[in-house]
Amino acid sequence: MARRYWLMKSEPGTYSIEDLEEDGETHWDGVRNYQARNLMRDDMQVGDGVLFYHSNADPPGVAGVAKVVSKPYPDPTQFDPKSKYHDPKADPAEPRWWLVDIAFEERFGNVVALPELKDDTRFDDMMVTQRGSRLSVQPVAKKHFDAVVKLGRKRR
DNA sequence: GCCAACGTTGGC
DNA sequence: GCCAACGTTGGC
Repeated sequence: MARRYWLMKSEPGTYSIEDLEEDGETHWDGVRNYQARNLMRDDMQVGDGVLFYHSNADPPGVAGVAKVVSKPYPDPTQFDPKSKYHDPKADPAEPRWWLVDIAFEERFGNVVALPELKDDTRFDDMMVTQRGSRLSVQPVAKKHFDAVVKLGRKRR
């Protein structure tokens, strides 16, 4: 199976690319959206590329690159009453929420800002540039992944 | 199964 | 802080 590419959103105030750089890797817990869950659970594989996106940031945009380093497994926070991600309806026999681990790969010298992506016609058909695109885990085409990485590495 | 009410996301 | 877009919940 060929390598796939993803974009994963995080608010830098909660967890930033700097945090990931420091930690080396992290559990992508707390996803509570079924579409995002399905993508992680059903379609992610070890080695996949991840654009790490800062949402609710100034400016919002892709801050760096990570990669998937685990198979999907049940998000333990759903069963933890003390967690803010606790889901009282989650059943350990049939977990509702899944996650993967991701590892730091690189931090861009400059964030590839959302307005830049919107201004560049190459990204017209990228999910994150669409109006009202709230999904926190999105599939990304290889051409978009490669072009964003190129922009992120470019010195400006 | 419809849909109004409500909650959340996230750009601006 | 506003609010449009969207997802979820729950009454019926």
